[in-house]
Amino acid sequence: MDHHHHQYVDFGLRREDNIDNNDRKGDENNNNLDLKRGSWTVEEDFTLMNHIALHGEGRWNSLARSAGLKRTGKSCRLRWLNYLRSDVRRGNITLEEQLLILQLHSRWGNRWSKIAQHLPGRTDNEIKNYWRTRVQKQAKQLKCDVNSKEFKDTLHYLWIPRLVERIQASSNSNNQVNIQKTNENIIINNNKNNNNIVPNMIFTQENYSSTTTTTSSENSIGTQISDMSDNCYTNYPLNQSDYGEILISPTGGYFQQGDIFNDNNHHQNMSQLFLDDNVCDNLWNIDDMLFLQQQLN
DNA sequence: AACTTGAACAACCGCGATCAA
DNA sequence: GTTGATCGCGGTTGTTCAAGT
Repeated sequence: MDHHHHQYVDFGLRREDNIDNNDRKGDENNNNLDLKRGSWTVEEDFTLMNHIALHGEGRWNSLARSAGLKRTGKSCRLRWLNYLRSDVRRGNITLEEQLLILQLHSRWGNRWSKIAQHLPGRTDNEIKNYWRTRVQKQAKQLKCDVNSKEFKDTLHYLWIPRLVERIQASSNSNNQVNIQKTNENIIINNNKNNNNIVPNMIFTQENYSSTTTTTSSENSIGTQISDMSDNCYTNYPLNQSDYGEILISPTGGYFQQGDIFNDNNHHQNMSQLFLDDNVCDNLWNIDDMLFLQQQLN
């Protein structure tokens, strides 16, 4: 992104000079008296937006100074990128977005910024928060580590298929999503007329194995996504009819690598989890729990 | 009606990478 | 090549607000 070589007024403020001379990271250091921290006020937001409208973004330290904001450049940058920018999309994370986050995270790990690039309007911070507050919470309730195979299996074999199913269900009820099923994949097309700006998704059978065998071929998904512009591949199966079978007896087909139900403790944990009302949030609704209960019994 | 508690979101911080003089 | 400034990422902490006690 090009930096704007605009003129800016030097107010002659001394505060950064001191720190900068003494400490290379001075501009990041905010223990100076003049600097404001914490939540941004409406006035500050206005000041920042107006200044950027007039002069562009970038060079945040001098921008902060010339705008008259008693904030670090870093703070201004963050406020702009994560909140004030017009194309920032906030609010409920849709099912499709949840699915994408889970998929991409399973492939890339905590590469929040990279993941965010594939969720238009979402910031890395928001995705990170989602992961911590929702996904990690689930792991906690399952009493297992988010990074454990146990939990990853839960994501892959229960959570994600259920998300897919809910997306399908919502498509049936309100026609917002059009799902085509073929032998090899499921294609979800979002209706562009609504507000849903989540990219389309194509689930292919072929790439499934490549993800579960860990190490990311970053290329494959990365280029696929960019090449397809509006589409992206994920690596998840497929035919809805498989899900039931998988959930009951996940030993065949795509799931050679893991069987979460082999572990009795885990089975119990899962059963308890889905009977627990607390788990009934955005991720799991009542129907989900009934469904999963059936599979578990 | 005061408190805790916790979920959700916002902001901060350190540090390595990159830029530019 | 060196050095200071800036950017961007990911981990972490802080803030807010609503629900529970």
